[in-house]
Amino acid sequence: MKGTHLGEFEELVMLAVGALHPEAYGVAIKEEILQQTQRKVTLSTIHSALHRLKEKGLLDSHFGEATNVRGGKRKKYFTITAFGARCLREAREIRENMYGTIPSFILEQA
Amino acid sequence: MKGTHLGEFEELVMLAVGALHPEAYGVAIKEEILQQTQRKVTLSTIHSALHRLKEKGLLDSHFGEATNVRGGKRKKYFTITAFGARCLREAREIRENMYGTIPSFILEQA
DNA sequence: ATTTTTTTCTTTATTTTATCGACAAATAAG
DNA sequence: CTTATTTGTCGATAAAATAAAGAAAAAAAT
Repeated sequence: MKGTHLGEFEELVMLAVGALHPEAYGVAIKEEILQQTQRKVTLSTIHSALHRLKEKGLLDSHFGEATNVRGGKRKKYFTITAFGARCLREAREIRENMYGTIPSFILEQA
Repeated sequence: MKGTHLGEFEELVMLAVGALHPEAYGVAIKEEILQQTQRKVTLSTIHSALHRLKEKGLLDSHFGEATNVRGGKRKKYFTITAFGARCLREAREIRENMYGTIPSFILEQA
């Protein structure tokens, strides 16, 4: 791990984790992303991103208790760390800043 | 056409191209990204992204005339296509939407 | 109690992005 | 004509994105 910049999909996962707080786990994140972006990604896609983000220190995780629904395996919940929040804010600000410098007639092409 | 979603760096390049319009070429884009993000990437990094973006139909390019400065090799200028603009707008909107659904105390962690 | 089904997480592999280093082309300066 | 300078292209490697298959756990069915 060298670059501290979030990938496109990584950011999406971070956002879903934030939106679902404090109940963010694999399946729920997948649904959230589907709802918000219409993208149907597989669970393993989500999980590998979650794993990377945790290694980078942007996310934290802890296991929950097993629920009593069929197949109620214990869930792994994820939360955004302080460092993760900082990274998100920064990425957003820099980008929004750049959006601001683009002449509007360019962005508003058909 | 497979993934129609911009990578993290690809979006940055798109933004730089938009900001520099209509004088966006390799070296200028590199400088712009450095200025805006403090990231020092190499020219070839920029160029390979530009190449991908053109293949995807998000950018267009044309060669300019040689200038009369030392080493004034002809520049390859890039512009955002209508499709590219649409992709940018969409990516931005979806993401900003998600930012909006995150409880503020999470994003505002130290 | 054993098997089946459901839900979830893990491991392995493949494709796409990100990134760099070295090289080639063009041209003004000397 | 030779050199310094600006810009682009090629080829290689690392990291991220994604899919496919596997393994674990727990309730339900048998």
